[in-house]
Amino acid sequence: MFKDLDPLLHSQLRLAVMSILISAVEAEFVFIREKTNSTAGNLSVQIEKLREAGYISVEKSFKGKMPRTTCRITPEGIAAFEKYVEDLNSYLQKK
Amino acid sequence: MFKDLDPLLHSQLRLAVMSILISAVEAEFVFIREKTNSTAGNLSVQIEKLREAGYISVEKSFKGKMPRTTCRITPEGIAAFEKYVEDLNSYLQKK
DNA sequence: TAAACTAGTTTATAATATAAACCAAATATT
DNA sequence: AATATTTGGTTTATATTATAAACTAGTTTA
Repeated sequence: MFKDLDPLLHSQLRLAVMSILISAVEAEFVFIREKTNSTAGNLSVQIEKLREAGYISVEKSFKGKMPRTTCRITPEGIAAFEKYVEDLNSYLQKK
Repeated sequence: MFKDLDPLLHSQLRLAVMSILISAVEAEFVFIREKTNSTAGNLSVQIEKLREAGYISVEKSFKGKMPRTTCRITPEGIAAFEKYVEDLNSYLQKK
């Protein structure tokens, strides 16, 4: 009846990150922080969790002299997100 | 962009409880425990949280000699659930 | 009458989310 | 040119949350 929800995605901030990345080719750390209105510390931790899980890839480079962290969703990330959305539907049947 | 999700509903077990109650007039503790496949302890705690928040009402009675706990969703519970589902949609836009 | 079961609650622990504190380098200020 | 501030993060400490284990109170069964 109720599908188990991927605990990695059932988190407001991580879900927001995935939501951004699923509709963008890539996104920078600062952009994601602004869009999600999160603190850098929290975002850093959650991005690392998504990366560890293989849901996103993270690339570090420089924009001029300033550091830049770029995130991309992986095929596994896309699959996990789509499964999460589907599983969620088992909970959302309206009256 | 991303709406804040009601933390009381953004929990797998509590969301499942609300999902059951939104489509039933009432439901007994044991029924909910079976449907959600949860332990009694966990369910007891989560039901109390929903009750405290005013999202459900809880009535204790007897079925013969055995105790029975019956739950119902309240109008505030219905409103909160519907808002949660709507807010969730800000995260679920597909590619 | 003792063992096992029912229907829960309370409490201890594990997991999680979050922000505060920190770091290194770049840029702006006096 | 020194120093203050800002940028772009990471690490770590704390608060919150979820969850199951342990317990309670009573009932049914052997």
